[in-house]
Amino acid sequence: CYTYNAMASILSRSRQIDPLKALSKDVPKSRCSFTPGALGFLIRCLGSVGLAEEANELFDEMRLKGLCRPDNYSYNCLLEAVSRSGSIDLMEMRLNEMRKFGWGFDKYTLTPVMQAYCNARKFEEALSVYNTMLEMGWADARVYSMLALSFTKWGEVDKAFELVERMDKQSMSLNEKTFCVLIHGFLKESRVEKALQLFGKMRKAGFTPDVSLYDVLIGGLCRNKETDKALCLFSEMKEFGIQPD
RNA sequence: CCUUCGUGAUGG
Repeated sequence: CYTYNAMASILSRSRQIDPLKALSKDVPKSRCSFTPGALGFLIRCLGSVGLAEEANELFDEMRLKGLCRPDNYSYNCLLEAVSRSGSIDLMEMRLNEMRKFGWGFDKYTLTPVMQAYCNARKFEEALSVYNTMLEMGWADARVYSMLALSFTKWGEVDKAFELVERMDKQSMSLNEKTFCVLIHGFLKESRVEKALQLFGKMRKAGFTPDVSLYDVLIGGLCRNKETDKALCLFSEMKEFGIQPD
């Protein structure tokens, strides 16, 4: 039955949705049993291409037919698939079900849940998940980044920045991509000062900013008529040997 | 013990 997973893995990586759908219908009929790990893996293949509905059906069918006894990992995989599809109600149902079966939550359970609340702009719920993650000591760099990105999307640049400072205190650091996305986001909200501060942190962390960042920062400064600072950045950019475009 | 495919985020 690992044959199914080998196929599913390839199909999902090459985004062959229809064959994957067919495969997911086929698996329960085959009557071969899956370890909780193997089911989780398969569910994850489905989830990664957005087949949350079939992931859901497959999960139940496998359990009802006695072909798999899902465990905490299988549930986490299912929840990840469901949260990514954005159906909050279903996600909450599954969370309750999971608890009912005696499986505890961990950071892999809650991170996608928080993400789903963020995407649905369910502010209260997202924060409440965040707080429990804090209490449990599960709030790591990814969780902070995720929230900071959402705050930025909501126009709450100050709160996002606060989170970044909180990370500093705990000596967690953003990666290059996150810095980049956050700075772009700050500028989209025309918060040039905060963007510059973040830019400073980025360089302190040892990253070399790329052209697009200079481009967008200089643009922002010009719009603010802070041409002196803009020119300053421009010459700095050339010192780094980056070609202006 | 011949059971274990094992996980999460992001812009132009």
